[in-house]
Amino acid sequence: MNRIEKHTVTNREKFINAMIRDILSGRWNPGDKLPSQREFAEKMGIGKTVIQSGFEHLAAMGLVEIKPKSGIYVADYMKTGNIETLNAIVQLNGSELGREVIVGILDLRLAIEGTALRALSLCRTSEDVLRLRSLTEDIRECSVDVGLEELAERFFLWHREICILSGKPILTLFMNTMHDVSIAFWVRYLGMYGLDFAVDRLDRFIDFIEARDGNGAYDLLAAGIADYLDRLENQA
Amino acid sequence: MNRIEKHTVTNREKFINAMIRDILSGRWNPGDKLPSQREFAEKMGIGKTVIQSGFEHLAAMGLVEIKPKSGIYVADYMKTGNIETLNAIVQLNGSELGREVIVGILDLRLAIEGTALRALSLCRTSEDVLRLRSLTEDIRECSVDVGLEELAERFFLWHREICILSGKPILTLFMNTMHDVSIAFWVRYLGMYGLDFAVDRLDRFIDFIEARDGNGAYDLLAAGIADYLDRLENQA
DNA sequence: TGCGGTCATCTGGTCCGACCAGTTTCGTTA
DNA sequence: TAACGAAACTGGTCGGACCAGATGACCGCA
Repeated sequence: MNRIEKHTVTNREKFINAMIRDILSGRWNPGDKLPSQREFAEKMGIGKTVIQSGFEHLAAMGLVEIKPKSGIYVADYMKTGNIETLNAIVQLNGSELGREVIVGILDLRLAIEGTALRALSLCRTSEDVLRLRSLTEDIRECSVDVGLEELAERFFLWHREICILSGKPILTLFMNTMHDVSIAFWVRYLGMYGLDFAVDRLDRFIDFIEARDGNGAYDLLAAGIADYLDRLENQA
Repeated sequence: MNRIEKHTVTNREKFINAMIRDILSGRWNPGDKLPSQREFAEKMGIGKTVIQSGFEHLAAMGLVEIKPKSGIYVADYMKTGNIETLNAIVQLNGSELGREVIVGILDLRLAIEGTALRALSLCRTSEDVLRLRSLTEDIRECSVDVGLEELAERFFLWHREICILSGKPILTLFMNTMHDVSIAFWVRYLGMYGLDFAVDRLDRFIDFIEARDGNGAYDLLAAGIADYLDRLENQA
């Protein structure tokens, strides 16, 4: 692991994590009015500012709705939530994601990365190809030294590079938005297929890009995702 | 407008907005080290906490990178930014979005909503259809009373309802993630095609869904997006 | 002259208690 | 009974105090 010796947990984090757990586990229901910031502060024996800051964070994750000067309510997060909500769910449930959630995520990934692959295949330069090959080599080399999380991060960066090189900066922004969720996915993927298989696939992507075969690259991605879902189906 | 009488602008917002402007306009460049929080605080004559809170927000938008105990640096936001970065850009540039940005956004929208349309066409109940017709009617009725922004919000909610009813909650989360960007899009769209055309299209979507014709609904969406991009091309 | 260690100074991070301005509630008054 | 208004809430803002890690200049030793 890379962040074992996590800095001492602050009161703010303690509060946030407790609230995430309580809300996602159903201790409170959407629409419920929460106790006031002052009550939370008193109960935890800390200042109100800390609670305020924590609620700001929870609101950004779409878990609560703050009505100024009135109160704070549990949000109907599956309706009003955003990608941060998904991150919170992924973080809490670890690898225990439902198939439905995974399908949704992969639909999006195919859309984002498929578009990038097609665009890059059209506009790629020889430098682009070299860059990707070099990244692939790095992954192969470092694979014995680093942990699973770090490897997942490398795979994420490899695929993000596709977006960056494709000349479609918006796709890169979306890719980054899905960072946390993607890491959870890659950890699972690497555990399921093994590193060698995964790295070989990267090479095949590069081959398609080098040959300017955008559809080939897209189909490879689509087939990979379909196979992944099949395995998930069968193992469950 | 819905929020004209905006609450008095706080120091925190003043600072954040000034920084967004300075960074996006290129006053600072990616990698530059910013003055310390204390310097900013002194210069503005306010407390350091406000600056700290503001920088936290800027970091969440992907505009700056905070290196604890060291300093705060301008991020290479087109590489490391996320959807919040895009929101900031949209907010600053208003309707002056580049074609490239719009294409990227619409690619994603087709992916998200196209998937939802197909799914809903398969699983729709008669209540779903009634619900959508009722929403459409609401838009038609309120169209004379409300401003353009409010109308754009209604169109957003209509399309979000597709995701909600489709039984794919992840799509809803993504849809919400794109809320701010979508509003900017709808304002533009309504100005370009007019309200009547836009509402009629909603009816056509419902017809396809009622007939359980997922591909038809998808094609309608794809054709609409393609036409929009054509117009954009020709007018520029 | 060059190297290594030490310590003051700088950074961001956390926290508190006071204050502000709307909202809500409830008792008083017409 | 209905309208009013004050008091008791609510979340939001703010400045100053303190913490711990990073930094870098400075001093002493080889």
